[in-house]
Amino acid sequence: MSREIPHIVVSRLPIYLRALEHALGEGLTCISSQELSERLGVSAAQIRKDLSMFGEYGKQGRGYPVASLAEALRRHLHVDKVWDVVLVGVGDLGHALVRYKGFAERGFRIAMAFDKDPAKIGTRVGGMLVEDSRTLARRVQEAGIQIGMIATPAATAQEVANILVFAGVRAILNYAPIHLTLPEDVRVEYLDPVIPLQRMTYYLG
Amino acid sequence: MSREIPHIVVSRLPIYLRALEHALGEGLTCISSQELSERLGVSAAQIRKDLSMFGEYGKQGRGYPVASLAEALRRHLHVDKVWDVVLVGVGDLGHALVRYKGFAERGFRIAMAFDKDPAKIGTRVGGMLVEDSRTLARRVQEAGIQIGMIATPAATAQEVANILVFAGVRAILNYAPIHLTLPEDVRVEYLDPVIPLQRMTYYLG
DNA sequence: TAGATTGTTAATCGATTAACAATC
DNA sequence: TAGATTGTTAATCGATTAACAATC
Repeated sequence: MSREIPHIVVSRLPIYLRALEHALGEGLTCISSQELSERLGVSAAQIRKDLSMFGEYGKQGRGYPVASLAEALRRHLHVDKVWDVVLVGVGDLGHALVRYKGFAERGFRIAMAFDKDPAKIGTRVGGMLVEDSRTLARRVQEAGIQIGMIATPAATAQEVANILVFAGVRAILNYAPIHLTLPEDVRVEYLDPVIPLQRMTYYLG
Repeated sequence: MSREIPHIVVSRLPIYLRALEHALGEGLTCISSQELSERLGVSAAQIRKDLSMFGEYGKQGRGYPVASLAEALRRHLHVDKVWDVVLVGVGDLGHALVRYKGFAERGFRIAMAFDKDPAKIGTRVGGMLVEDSRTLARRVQEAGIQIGMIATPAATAQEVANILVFAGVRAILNYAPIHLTLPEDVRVEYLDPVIPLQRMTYYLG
């Protein structure tokens, strides 16, 4: 119930929220830390400790009210509103991202998409106009967009990231298989699919 | 230099490997823990400590030989061979995954793809035949495939995972936005893109 | 050789767990 | 009320960092 929550705690909140939303879909009104624990593989003690950093949401003997806890988590995560996102790179992956329904359902709207390939610029992907990368900085700045998704090849990802940050973006989801070096007040998350695969093959004979 | 490496150390190896492969592409033959640290945002001490758990690869005064360290990491991660992977779910995301070049380049081959939509079964995606989900267990078992990628909607992901495990799969990369409950000797990694976005919005006003 | 960087130890730091009084 | 479960404390556990002798 204080400020400066450790990042590792913050990083678990979206997992809790997702589980709560599923529970809500099943019609549950109350859920214990024990039940949540079984559903997501985090210990009950840890769940209680994490949640207690944000307030006293539980009721002894009953557990946590699903709907209002989900609401509270959405508020803490700032996903109680819709965020506009800019997508850079409209290859196969970019296509899939534009079409992915899960973003809109959970608070994110791809508002603009950019590519530098003249063959793609001006075309439409799932109703979305593909714009010229050369106008990226200006357009993002004017729209005040704070979140970027990079789905370009690795070779151009750092350059794109620099432009996004210059344009005011403060959080980047990077699908390119490369580490980005950016000012420390810019958040970056990585989604190179090969990394988790290699993390698993370590354990396979 | 002993057995039982902590998972947190294992989880960093693919990151090191990726950085080494980039360095190799730049023609570097030797790289210090300091230089690696700057390239990937892990402290130099940590890099040295992690690597020392696998052997003495460095040379005092010079650093680590890029090519042979990369080779050693590939060996430890078991990616010095090509792994066959089965994909379940050939929607937009599945399409993108089939076409993604990065898998083959880094040791993974999507060998089979399945869907349960009759309209998709029998069609080809990027040269790959989409097979009927009902034959999933048999086909995977016969081929001896050990790695699965789930790109189905959340509602069917657990069921698909159960079938994969039954068929002998021991590692699952799950794109569906749901936690999978599986035997503890099965490795699971999650790639729900909304989770990292929500981890970042916490820090945005 | 002189300078640089490793591998490793000990110290620090932080995260997780176990346990239980409080209380719904 | 009786049973269940929270919020929190203290103890444990594990990971990171700082520092430096060894050595290329």
